[in-house]
Amino acid sequence: MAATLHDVARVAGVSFKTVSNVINNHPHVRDTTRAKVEKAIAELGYRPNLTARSLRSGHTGAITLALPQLSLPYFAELADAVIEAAAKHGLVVLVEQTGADRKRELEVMASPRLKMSDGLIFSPLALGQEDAGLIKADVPVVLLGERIFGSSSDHVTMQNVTAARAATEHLLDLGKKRIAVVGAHEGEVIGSAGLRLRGYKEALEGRGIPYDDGIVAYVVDWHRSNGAAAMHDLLDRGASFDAVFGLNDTLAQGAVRVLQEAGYRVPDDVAVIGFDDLDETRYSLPTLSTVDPGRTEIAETAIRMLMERIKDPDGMPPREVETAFRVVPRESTVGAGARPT
Amino acid sequence: MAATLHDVARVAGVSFKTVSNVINNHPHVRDTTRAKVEKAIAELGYRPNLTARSLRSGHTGAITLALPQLSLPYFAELADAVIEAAAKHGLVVLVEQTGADRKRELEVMASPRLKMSDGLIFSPLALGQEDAGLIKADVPVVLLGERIFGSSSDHVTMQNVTAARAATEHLLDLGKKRIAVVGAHEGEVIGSAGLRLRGYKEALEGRGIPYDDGIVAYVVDWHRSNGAAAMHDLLDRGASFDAVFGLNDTLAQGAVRVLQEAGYRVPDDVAVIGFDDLDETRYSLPTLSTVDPGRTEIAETAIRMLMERIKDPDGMPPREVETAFRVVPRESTVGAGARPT
DNA sequence: TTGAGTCGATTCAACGTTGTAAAGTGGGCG
DNA sequence: CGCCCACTTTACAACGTTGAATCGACTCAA
Repeated sequence: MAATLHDVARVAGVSFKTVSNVINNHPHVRDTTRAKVEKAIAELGYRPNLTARSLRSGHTGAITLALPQLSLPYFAELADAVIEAAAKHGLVVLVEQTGADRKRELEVMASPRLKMSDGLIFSPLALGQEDAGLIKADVPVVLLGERIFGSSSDHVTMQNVTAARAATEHLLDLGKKRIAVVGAHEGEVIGSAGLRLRGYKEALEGRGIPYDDGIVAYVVDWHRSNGAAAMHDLLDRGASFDAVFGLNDTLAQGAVRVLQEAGYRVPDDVAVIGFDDLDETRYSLPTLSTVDPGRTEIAETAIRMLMERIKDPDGMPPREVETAFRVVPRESTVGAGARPT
Repeated sequence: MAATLHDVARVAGVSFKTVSNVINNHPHVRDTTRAKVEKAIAELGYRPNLTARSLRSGHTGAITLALPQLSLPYFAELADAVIEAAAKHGLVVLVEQTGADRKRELEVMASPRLKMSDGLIFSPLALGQEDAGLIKADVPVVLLGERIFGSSSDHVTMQNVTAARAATEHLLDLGKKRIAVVGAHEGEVIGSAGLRLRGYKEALEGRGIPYDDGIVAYVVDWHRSNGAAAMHDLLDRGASFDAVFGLNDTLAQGAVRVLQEAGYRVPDDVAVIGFDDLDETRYSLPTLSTVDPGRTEIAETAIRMLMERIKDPDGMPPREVETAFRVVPRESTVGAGARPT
């Protein structure tokens, strides 16, 4: 149906290669010829066939973004940032959901579909450090997140430890002494939970405050309901604390809800800070203090690294980039007088 | 670099077409030959080149999903549903963000990139009824949403009027008499705001309650901050009401926040219902009553219609489907005793 | 024994594009 | 006046795959 170079050529009365030259604005085309061809293109509504172009050129102009699930706000905002960053470079984004399922995460890298794109930005949630050797695909990969370090791929990650330390110090600076943690993962060392907990411990240590496992609540998943359950758990066992560090915003929001239900005022009785700077934290009641982990920078860095890798796959050893973070104080720690951020 | 049919053929000692036959499990291949070929495939780690296959076959196995922005929770959840529905049929999804910008919405349909996919699922937010004639692309289109009716494309939409009427009736059934509306759009007739407001009016009419524009708050955008501002506005002008219909969940959440700040108890003083059944409505304080507009059904129907259209573009006249909805009563209308839904 | 028919494998062309090489135009200069 | 070179256009091959057509060998029935 669609017009091809040949159709345009026939109408313009030139060879199809001349039409191709016009489209790729090849230098040596006479103006009159160019005009003729352009007229024919307009007349037929010709569109280049990108599939054919891809076959010929060996690249597609698309990248794949694999993440657990878009209905998790963190990943939705990450995808937003990645798509915008990609669009700036004329790249289009194919989104795959893994559902945080180990099998599907491995499939994403193995699937021939991946070759419909030039590279993969991969945010795993089921794979862990022991799988570092499995991070490999037919196309260049940029790894996101904090589950796997030292793979043979480029890697963009936030400064979990330092940022968590800063979040904790923010609470300490407000005079809080007993800071509960919501969302730790049993026995985890790396991974968001493990690293952020380490940052928390470092902050305490820096101020000479002993670590108390009695005010650390463990969860399995990082949904709001888990944050709520964890806070219920803390309250039920009579833990005493004057602040809460939610290891992500969703957990923190669940915790805030339970605190409010239980009659505590946030931040006067208990200050709460989260982590991720989700859009919605700006609108909750109270607005939630949090850490902006540099999402835009993560997306832009990942795209830039991926493009470099696509151009020159083995041009350099695997790189590891940490993005800048920023503590965002809002009402849940500094109260209603805070200037909105 | 990557192995091709020819490479496999050379290793297996057969013609490249035989390899192709094995891969497409063509009936007439001797078992011993098949085995030889499969061994060679495994040995070389051969992966079919999908780009070449697409060029030859004329279809790509991908579809495009164009929506305003993934950081808006409604669209993130819609994208999640569409990607899952597509995956069930082996389709992969390319996500384009339009930023609700008229120019970009038109570009999506005109872009040659669109041909990297077999069809488009399009959820416009800037285009309106007057643009119905512009809904046209090089590939089949399924339109989502309530901004444009009667275009020449298939269309999946929720039952805005009926569902909004049901939401309003839910409030009326609880004995509420003065139901404020948050999020109306000035002068809008179709579009989510216009249709839902119509449903609201129909519900009032059905019960013989006069419509009072004094308790209808108009907004420009549907963000949480607009819901908050609208509620401030209502309170400031001394409007009296015992319930609120937020025309979507985000607005409703903003309104709830302001009501709580102002000292009203939800639902005892003011009951609030939203619209969309966002995941997060299950976790807010109080949990938010809402309307589930049938998101999964929307996604699955859109995929099914698109696949039918791809197979047979002109096989039938444009279709219009409305999905089933469901009022979801939660704490913000029926109180804490409510069974969670 | 031969012709028809089936099975198994191969050859060839085509999808629509771009890179390479070559061919066809001029014009300027010796 | 002819030759060289720069400019412009063209012919051809190739990217990796699949469908159509073909071909050889073998089986089975007449």
